[in-house]
Parts: sequence; C-alpha cells; structure tokens
Amino acid sequence: MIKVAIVEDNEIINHSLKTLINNTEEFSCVGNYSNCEDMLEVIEEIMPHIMLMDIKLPGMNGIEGVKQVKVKLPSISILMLTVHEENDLIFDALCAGACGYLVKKTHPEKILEAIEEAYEGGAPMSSHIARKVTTFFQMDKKLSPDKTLLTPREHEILSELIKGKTYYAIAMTLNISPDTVRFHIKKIYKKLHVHSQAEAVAEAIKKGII
Amino acid sequence: MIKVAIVEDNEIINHSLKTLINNTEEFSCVGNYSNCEDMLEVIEEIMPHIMLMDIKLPGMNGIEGVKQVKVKLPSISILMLTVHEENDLIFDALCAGACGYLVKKTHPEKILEAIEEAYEGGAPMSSHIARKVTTFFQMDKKLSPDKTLLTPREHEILSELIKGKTYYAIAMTLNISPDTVRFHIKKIYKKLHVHSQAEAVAEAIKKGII
DNA sequence: AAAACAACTACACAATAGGGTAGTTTTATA
DNA sequence: TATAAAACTACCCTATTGTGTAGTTGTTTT
Repeated sequence: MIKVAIVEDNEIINHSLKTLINNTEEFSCVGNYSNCEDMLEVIEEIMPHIMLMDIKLPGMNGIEGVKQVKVKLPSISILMLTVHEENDLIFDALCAGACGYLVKKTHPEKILEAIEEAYEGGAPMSSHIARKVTTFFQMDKKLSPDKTLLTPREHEILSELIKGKTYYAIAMTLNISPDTVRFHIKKIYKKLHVHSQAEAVAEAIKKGII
Repeated sequence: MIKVAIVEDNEIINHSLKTLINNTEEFSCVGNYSNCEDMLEVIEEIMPHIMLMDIKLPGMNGIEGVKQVKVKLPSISILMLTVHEENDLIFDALCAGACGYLVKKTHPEKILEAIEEAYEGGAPMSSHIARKVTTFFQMDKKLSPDKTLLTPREHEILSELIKGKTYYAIAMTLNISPDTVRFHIKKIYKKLHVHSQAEAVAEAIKKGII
C-alpha cells in the first residue's frame, strides 16, 4: 500500500483529495495537515511515500516545507499542488526537491495517475516547466567557458596543480622542465589576474575553465 | 512558417518525417541530412527553428551533433529522435542542449504536437526523463556540505586563502599571528587530506564547503 | 573535574612558489 | 614566407609555504 500525505489549508480540497485517495486500492492517505509546521512534527513517524503539498500555505510556505521534509525523509516524492501553473513558484519547488506538481482542478483520474507516476519515479510536469528545468541546468554547465583564454598546455598544467602537485612533480608528469612549468603558471596567473595557486584554482573553477 | 531540419540516416523515416512536416501549413522542412557532418556545413545558412536529430548516427553521433549545432545556433530547439526511451542517451542529449525528444514510432499527430510544443518553448519528454533531470540538478545544489568538517575559524581562513592572500595578509585581516594562520591551515590540510593551497581549494569547492 | 575541542602563539628549517628577464624551437596561419 | 602564437628552457633571487614540535587559554561536554 502506497502511503500518501496531504498538506493543504483549504479544507474542502484537502478532504476531497483524501477521499479520492482512500477510495483506491493502491493508495492510502496516512496524514492530513493544514500547514507545514504540524506536518513536520510527525512526518518522520508517518513516513509516507508521496506527499501532496500546497505551494501557498499559511505560515511556512510549501517551498520551504519541501526543503525541510527532504532533510527528514530524503527519498520521499513530493508533488506540489497549485491553482495555476505559476511557473516561477513551481520552478523554485523543483529546485527545493519536489518531483512534480498537480494543478488542483485536474480531473480525479489524472490526479491518481500523477501520483502513480511520481511513485514509479517519474516527474509529472508540463512541457513548459520541463524546458525551464533543462535550460537551467544546461546553463549550469558553464556559459561560455571561454576555452580560448588558456592554451591547452596551460589548461593541462592548471589541472595538475589542482591535484596538489608541485611544479617539479608536474614537470615530471609532462616530461618538461620545472622552469617551463613555472613559466606557464606565470602566464596563467597573468591571464586570470591572480597571484597564487589558491586564487588561480578558485578563479578557474568559478569561470568554469576546469 | 516554422522551419524544421531533419538529421536521420534511415531514409524511410527521414522521408516520412519530411512528408509529414511539409503536409502541414504551419511547418516546413528546410533540410534533410543523413549525418551531422553534412548538416553542420550548411546549418548557419538554413537557420531552422527546430531540428529533429537522430541520436544514433553514422560518423558523429547525435549528442555531439547537438553540442556543435548549439554553438552555431544557440537558440535552436532540438528534439532527439530515438527508437526506445534509452534513458542515458536522452539524458546526455539534454545535457548537451537538446530540449526534448521523440520516440520514432509515435503517432504522426503526436509528433507534430511535440514539434509545436518545442517551438513554443516547451520540452517534450516523459515524466521519467523529467525526473532524472530534476534529480540531477537538485544534486548539483550540494548534498550535505558537511559543515561540521571545518571549524568556523578554519572556514574563515580557507575563504581568505581563496582570495589569494598570503599567510601574513590573512593574519593581518583576522588580527592573529601568522603562525596561527599557518597552524590552522595545517589542520585544514589534514582534514581535507591535501598538501597544498591549490588542492585544498579544489577539494573544498568540490565538497561544497565554500 | 576531567576530557575534548577550538583558538591561539611560538620557533625552526627545508622545500616550494612567485616574479623578473632572456632566449630557442615548433606549429599554425595569414 | 613572414608573422604570430604556443611551447619550451634557463638562471636568479626573495618571499612564502609546508611540516614538525611544544605549549597556553578558554569553552563545552560528559
């Protein structure tokens, strides 16, 4: 039996979701809460598989609620409940750890389908939200890492430096003279506007060069 | 008129997609290619809005193809063509810059819907793939930065080190002795199992301590 | 009250790094 | 075939770092 918990301050919606869920053979509603605070107190004992969480709640909002639930129960699947497809809030919820969402006016069968989907490891969401997510994490993968800044050799040497090697050790690895290593590192420092290994590594990682 | 390009080595599929697209009023097929190499040579002149790209291609594969197309035309929407929902390949394609995918055996109307969806800024994908994406980028947000590893003072000193300061400069900033700075850094190195500033910074950033 | 930890200071010493200058040799590109 | 860029070597010199050892002081936990 798949255990579902509900956090929703509108009593009518809360109750009808509970009824919907308990009328199935597959799911069972194991907790109804009208706010995050009450839910967080007992959630570790209830251990639901799925949580339906309203985004807008009195007191702690749903986004913050997701974060805190995820700390206590990292493997729970949380679906956000929203009135409209308010893009930004949903996006924030996904960042916080939600796996998808349900528009409240969705037909009951579709709601159960989405819960099922979430339980099976899916992420029910519209194509538009999905695009926001993919775009966002493609951005993450470094926007214009400026591969042209450092030459291949400089890049190579920087990579060795990050491993904690000394100039001499790098020289041995690359079969060049330690003076050459020193020379390249000097140029790297100039290009990155830094003056030490620590700063160079920090800058390189920040710029996504590594 | 929305311009669509196709990269697909199976001639039958390639041709039927072209026919499908050209039989609509909304879309027009402006290019058919059986491999990435041919497509990349002319893509900047064609400038399609949407590209349908097979994942498995002779020569350069679709994933690499996506990367290169995105360099030339950053705003193009690319849908991957796949036989099955081969999770990992699709995921790699999304990382590379694709916005969604089409399973080849999908009904023609659904294919056109997906193209439409992509053009309107959506990301057509199954709920399972969507979950992989959201999970992945939640992971990115640092899992358990282990704030307990370094003491507050050690953390502070590491932060100064990243700015490129010398032991002496850090000592002045924190109003402590340079020997104390040296002492703290020794302990940081032991905790992170490193032996240089460069390695410490790299490790700290990797672990999300910074 | 003892133990554990954080923060601090101190001294010594060899190894390493950072910066300057000056040049050669490939390799790619106009 | 110039010319530029990358890659390389070398030497000098001082500042800084990495490591060890040895201790004090104050706070928190048991």
